[in-house]
Amino acid sequence: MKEQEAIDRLAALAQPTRLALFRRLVRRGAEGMAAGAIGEALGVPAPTLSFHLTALERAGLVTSTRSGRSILYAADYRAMEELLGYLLENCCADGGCAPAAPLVAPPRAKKAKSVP
Amino acid sequence: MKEQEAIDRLAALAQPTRLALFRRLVRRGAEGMAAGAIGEALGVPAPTLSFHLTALERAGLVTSTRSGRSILYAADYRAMEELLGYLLENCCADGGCAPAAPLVAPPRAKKAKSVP
DNA sequence: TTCATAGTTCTAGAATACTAGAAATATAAG
DNA sequence: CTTATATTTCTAGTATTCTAGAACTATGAA
Repeated sequence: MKEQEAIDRLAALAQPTRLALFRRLVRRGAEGMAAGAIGEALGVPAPTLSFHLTALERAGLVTSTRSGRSILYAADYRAMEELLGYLLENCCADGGCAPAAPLVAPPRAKKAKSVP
Repeated sequence: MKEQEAIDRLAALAQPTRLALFRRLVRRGAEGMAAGAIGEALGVPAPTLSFHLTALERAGLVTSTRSGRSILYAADYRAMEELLGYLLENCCADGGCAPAAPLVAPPRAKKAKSVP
């Protein structure tokens, strides 16, 4: 992972609205959630919401897919893992702690349940 | 961990100079590194360096201890673990992935070698 | 079509953060 | 005490980000 990419992701998460958005999506799992539903749940006006969702997407932390009139957003776990790995790279190169390989298991899809 | 604390830490890391600083200290381990040495290694002017080290310390990501004329800075792994845990809290509450308890082992001190 | 719904883009004002020179402070050495 | 070194605080100019109203676009229903 390149430094700029890591900074983009950290900056994306370093903002109250976006952090809440992301965590909400993390909880939701692979199914994702419509923009409107997120905005309603968090009490964020539509333009502000769109601004932040776009930021998260540009940073690669969430993905979006249109479903009818709605747009479903979902957290991208892979991106998160990459970021965590980058942050702890060469951790204690002096010999302290182990590299702790795959920090987090990726979400196992629940029996390939298609989301229309 | 409180939301504001997480945001402070993410914001602290979401900046090129500070991210480089932190990663350098992560590599250094518990020994830490004098401010001047870091600044020289990264080519950052002293006032700028101080500004960023202070930001990292306020965020709880690094600790500082004076040693003679120098001030030694060191990464705080505990803080990092807390942050990672917060980011993935309730990961896939729908039932996907496991909580992945202690994401990273804390750095084992190398035989209690005191750093004056 | 025409209407309603779901989201996005445009916009500009308010707030916050970054940089680095100059000056100040603490420690140590002579 | 005087000087040198290590780092911090003060400062101001520049740049970036956040917010939300108004206007716009896309999809689906009647």
